[in-house]
Amino acid sequence: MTSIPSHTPQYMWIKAQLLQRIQSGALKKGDKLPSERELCTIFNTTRTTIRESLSQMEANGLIWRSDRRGWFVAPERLWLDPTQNTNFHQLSREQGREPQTTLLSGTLTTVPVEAVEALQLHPFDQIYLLTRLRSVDGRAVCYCENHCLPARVPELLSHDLNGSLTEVYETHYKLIYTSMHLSFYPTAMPAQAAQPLGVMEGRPALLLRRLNYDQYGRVLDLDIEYWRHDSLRIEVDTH
Amino acid sequence: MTSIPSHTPQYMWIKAQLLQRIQSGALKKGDKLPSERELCTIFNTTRTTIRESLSQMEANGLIWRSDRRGWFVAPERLWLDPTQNTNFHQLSREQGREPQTTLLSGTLTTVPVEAVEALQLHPFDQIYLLTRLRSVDGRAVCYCENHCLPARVPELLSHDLNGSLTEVYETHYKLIYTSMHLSFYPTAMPAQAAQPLGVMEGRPALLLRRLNYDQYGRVLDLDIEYWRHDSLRIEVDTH
DNA sequence: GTTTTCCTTTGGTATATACCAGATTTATAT
DNA sequence: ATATAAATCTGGTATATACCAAAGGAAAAC
Repeated sequence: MTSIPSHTPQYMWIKAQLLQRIQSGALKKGDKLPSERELCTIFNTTRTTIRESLSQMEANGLIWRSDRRGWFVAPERLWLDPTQNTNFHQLSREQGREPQTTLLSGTLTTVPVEAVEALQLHPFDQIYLLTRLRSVDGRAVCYCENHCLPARVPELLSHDLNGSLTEVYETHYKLIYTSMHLSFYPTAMPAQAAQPLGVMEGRPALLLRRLNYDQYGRVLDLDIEYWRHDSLRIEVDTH
Repeated sequence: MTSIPSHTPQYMWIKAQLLQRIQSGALKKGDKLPSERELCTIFNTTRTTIRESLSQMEANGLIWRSDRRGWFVAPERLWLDPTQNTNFHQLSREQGREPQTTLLSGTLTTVPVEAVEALQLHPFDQIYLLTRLRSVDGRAVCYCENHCLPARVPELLSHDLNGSLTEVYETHYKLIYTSMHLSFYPTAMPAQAAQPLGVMEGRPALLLRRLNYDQYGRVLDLDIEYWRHDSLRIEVDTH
């Protein structure tokens, strides 16, 4: 099929074909696409070309890959209004999804360089560092690193950290998330987040960095979250 | 160099090498990278591998490509606080950048389907549709589609639309952007935006959709913006 | 029935090569 | 000097092929 250059690349045409299958409902959310090699024979081309189509649809957030398992039609994005103080669990349930948080690690360590300034600490101060994995409907969507101040939340590690941190803060320390500074932009998935999310290092990702303040206006913690780039949408209402 | 599988792919190593050149300042913002073919000989590999490294660094927002001209080190992101009512020109200048807006087209047309509901119109109502291109420091970063209501801004097209719409609204119609509903997420660059931005269709992009209200709480217009994914960062402060 | 082992499938990585089209530069003609 | 044409450089697209590693399922051993 090298005859007609046709000005629109082949991978575009293939992309359009796959898109139609999704939009028509022939392929539903969660469905597995044919394997790359099957698609090669279906569209009579090579994996390089097929993978170009798939990569672009992945960038679009339409499909996602599970390493060595295949390509799947992506579910709806979760949406977040950063000006509302809803936590992950509330938010998910309100949107009819089933949230889950699992603690990957919780340690007392020296504050990472990138967090020193935000937390107003000295270079070798200690913090609680929690790494947690968040899933919606069984699919891992977010890897979080919580940098918490021992001064605010002593003995933090003795509590159950598999749920909402907000609630732990409130019930055990009488501290309430009151305001925050949030930063949000697309970047590439770093190694530590890639592993637990089952995403390849270097693929598109969303970085959400949140510096939280308590009801007294003091810095409470720094939350660095890496989201699957196809799983989150920011919605802000300034009414 | 196929000897040691080493568990970390070759493109990662190349990526790290290039990254070092950027971080050390050997390659400065705006600089052109060696051509893909040159990189092939430098790192003794093929274009497929080199392009994998480059694509990932592009996803990272570290470098960008100018079609058939080469790869360049990316400038700083512009940042935007959607809760502040600063327009593009203010915002850019405050951040020490030189903004520019050029009108690509301005017409009175039937409202696009995706805008009907938001603008509370009927399927065949007319709107002013402006398409504009925004640049910072000479680099196109954003393609906007403004869907404006003739009821609010009659004879809109008779004004100069190469600057700030905010100002046109204010000076000619006494209308002020007061609140908005904003939606923000990564997606792929659509054809109409790809062309003027000089980005390839299907590459990662940021979609920013903004429904604006005037001082009377009425819908004013719908703004759909496609940003280069490496050029914008959202910052929200809830203090 | 349960565990272990092996095979198959799947995506991940990589080489080698080729041609195209737009952008840029150089050479040429005016 | 300027305009025009040609050569060259660059990324964009595509084919063909190969091997690897992890995931999943099937077969074998217990």
